[in-house]
Amino acid sequence: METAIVRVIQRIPRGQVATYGQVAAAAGYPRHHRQVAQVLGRCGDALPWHRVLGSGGQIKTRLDGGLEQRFRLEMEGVRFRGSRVNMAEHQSKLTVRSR
DNA sequence: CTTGTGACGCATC
DNA sequence: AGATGCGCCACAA
Repeated sequence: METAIVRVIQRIPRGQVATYGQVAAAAGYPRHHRQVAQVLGRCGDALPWHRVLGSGGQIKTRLDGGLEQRFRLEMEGVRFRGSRVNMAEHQSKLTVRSR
């Protein structure tokens, strides 16, 4: 399961973002948004963690890289609207494909 | 089995 | 916008 979630995150195209709920659903586990958070915390260092946002496109990462995530996204072309991301523009529609 | 934890989500205050 | 409470699910101890 952790693997499935990881794969989904790795599938997020550059310049696009996905929410925890979407990642979990795309991985095949709706309502497991929290596991996504745990996974990121465990091996986020090996993933494009900056593509994962909270609901509405908010940066929930309030640890140490909160600002860094913002910079990274902007660097990829993601446009922000205040403290949020233009979901409608970069919302990556993940597909529930097992593999 | 029980408890605590986790980069959450939503409703409510 | 921020804090709080409840719900949700998996995993580690």
